[in-house]
Amino acid sequence: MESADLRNAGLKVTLPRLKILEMLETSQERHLSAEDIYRRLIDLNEDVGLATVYRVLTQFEAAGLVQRHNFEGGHAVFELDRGPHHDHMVRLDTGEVIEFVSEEIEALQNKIAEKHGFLVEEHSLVLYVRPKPTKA
Amino acid sequence: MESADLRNAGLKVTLPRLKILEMLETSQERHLSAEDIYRRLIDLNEDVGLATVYRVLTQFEAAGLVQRHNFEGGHAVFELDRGPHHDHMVRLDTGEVIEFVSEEIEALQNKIAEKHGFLVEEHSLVLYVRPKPTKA
DNA sequence: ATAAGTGCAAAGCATTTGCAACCAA
DNA sequence: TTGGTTGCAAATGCTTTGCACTTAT
Repeated sequence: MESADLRNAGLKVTLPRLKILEMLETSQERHLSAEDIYRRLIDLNEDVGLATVYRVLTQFEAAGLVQRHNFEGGHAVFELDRGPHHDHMVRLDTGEVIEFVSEEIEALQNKIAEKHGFLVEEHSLVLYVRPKPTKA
Repeated sequence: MESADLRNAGLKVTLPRLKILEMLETSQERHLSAEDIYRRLIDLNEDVGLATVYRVLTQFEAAGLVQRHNFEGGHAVFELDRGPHHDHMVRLDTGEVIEFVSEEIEALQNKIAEKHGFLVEEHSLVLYVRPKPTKA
């Protein structure tokens, strides 16, 4: 029951918010743009405004419910913040987003920052990849 | 003599292009936005248009003369593509950009991509950092 | 000469904001 | 009731484009 998540975040439980949360939870693709979400809701005859989608996503981000990513290509994408941290690979041929985890990279990042006298507050790591050609 | 770089890139040697290249080469900060460059040239009484700065930077990027980075905060920044690859740390308190190199992270990225059947075409790694608090 | 390059103003796109109507608490 | 929420339209901010003029070759 996702109403609890909203209440926890100090947000009133409203139709648009529930629908957007549900969309993020049930969608096949885990990474959706505001426009993606808006279009899908419209297609489902849910009467929301694009501005509301943006506002709600921003609130969700502030509440820690979703993460915002700025991959190449102009628009931001959002994903539900389920559990453990991970980074992303973006297929240059299809646009598909693949998640991965690397403790080693994580550790190295912290080591490097510390060497410079800093602490990593957050980071963004995106690999833009192409399928490995099959041996001829 | 930077005219050669321009000619090499198949670009006519024009005043705006020379000025922009020079700006990137001589500026203290190595990471400048289009607006930054535009403002500085205007202050130097160089009569360029902002649109030209954008066009030139895009051409420079295509020619491999500069790299474009999309750090958080709306606008892109550009830096001269001098030699070896490096990644970036952005200070959250001052906005300062610090460069660093990590062969290990580089290697791990490739290893991970390969494990998934991909090759890394390019990547973006940005650490958002704060000064490490001094021991009390 | 002539194709590329320029400045300006207008257009474009993703995202944000003002505001009157609306609704959860 | 009443302060948070919404949808719409208008505004924003960065970047791109159309076009007539200029310039490098």
